[in-house]
Amino acid sequence: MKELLYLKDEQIKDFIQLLFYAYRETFSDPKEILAKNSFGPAHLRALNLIERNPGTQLGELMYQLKITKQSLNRVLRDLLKSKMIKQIKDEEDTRRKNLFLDKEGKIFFEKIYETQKKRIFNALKNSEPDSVIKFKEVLNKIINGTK
Amino acid sequence: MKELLYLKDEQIKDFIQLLFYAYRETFSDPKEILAKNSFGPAHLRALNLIERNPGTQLGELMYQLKITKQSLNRVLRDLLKSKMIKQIKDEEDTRRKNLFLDKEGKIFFEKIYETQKKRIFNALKNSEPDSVIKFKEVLNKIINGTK
DNA sequence: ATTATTAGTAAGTTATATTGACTTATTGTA
DNA sequence: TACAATAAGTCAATATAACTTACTAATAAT
Repeated sequence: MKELLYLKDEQIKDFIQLLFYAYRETFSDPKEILAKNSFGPAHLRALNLIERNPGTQLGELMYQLKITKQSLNRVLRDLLKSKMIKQIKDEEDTRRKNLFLDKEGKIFFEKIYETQKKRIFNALKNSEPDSVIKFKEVLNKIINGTK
Repeated sequence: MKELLYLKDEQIKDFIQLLFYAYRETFSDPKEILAKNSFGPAHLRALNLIERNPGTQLGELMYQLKITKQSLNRVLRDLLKSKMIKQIKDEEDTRRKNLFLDKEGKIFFEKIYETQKKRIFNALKNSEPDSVIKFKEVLNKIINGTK
């Protein structure tokens, strides 16, 4: 293993802490808006994923969120009841139900997103395009655990 | 506001998702080791902070973790009972109790850290020093919410 | 026709957090 | 010195979000 002197344990331990804070702050921003509808962080995580992947299905959400069907069901039931999301049967396999943001859900999500956007946008706006690309690369490498 | 064409909503929404995954994966790595001692993610967060800030106090942990004293107390009680951490009265203000990893705690933390280190190290090792520095800068900006 | 898959539900449990109301010890101050 | 403020700790009740186990129903694939 190469000696990467700038990559000491202290540095890496710092990154672990920074990741914790960055995640927590970003996902705390929409707390008040969510609370008005009696939603919590679990609802936010589901909404985020459905917005990013329109037409996704229950099984896919389970996999992405790493939670069980029973746990996810509570959240989806809440979101369906308040018309934030809608289910549309898949045409090719009618067992599957594709999930989309409903009209009201799109408006609601934009409100949520505005609070999160500020934080990320302000962090990135003074960075060069190159830094943003590299930041994304590193995040992806952390997630995928490339050896 | 300048038109930063590379900083579109789609890009920012991606970052929000990436932050979620990066945090979750990094903090999932030590799950099995923690479970052996009946510890959960809350214990890990406390251990991480105490290791990074030896001598920190209850009030400081409450502030950093954004949880209540009652909630933190359960976690600290568990960690004290199993000799992972120790409390030493502050000499200047004996109301305060400084928190440190105990001998066993240091060994335990190293085991935990090894699992987290792999992920971060592998993500950073192929990056240039400059990228690592910029990555850290962006994370700090996200946390501190610089306008 | 049988098996596998996808979605959904129910009951009971656990972990983590909350609020509110206290106690105890110590420090700082009027 | 008496009093208020601070730091730590506890007890009780509650809420949220997750879990396991065990089912049902509809549809698809073999």
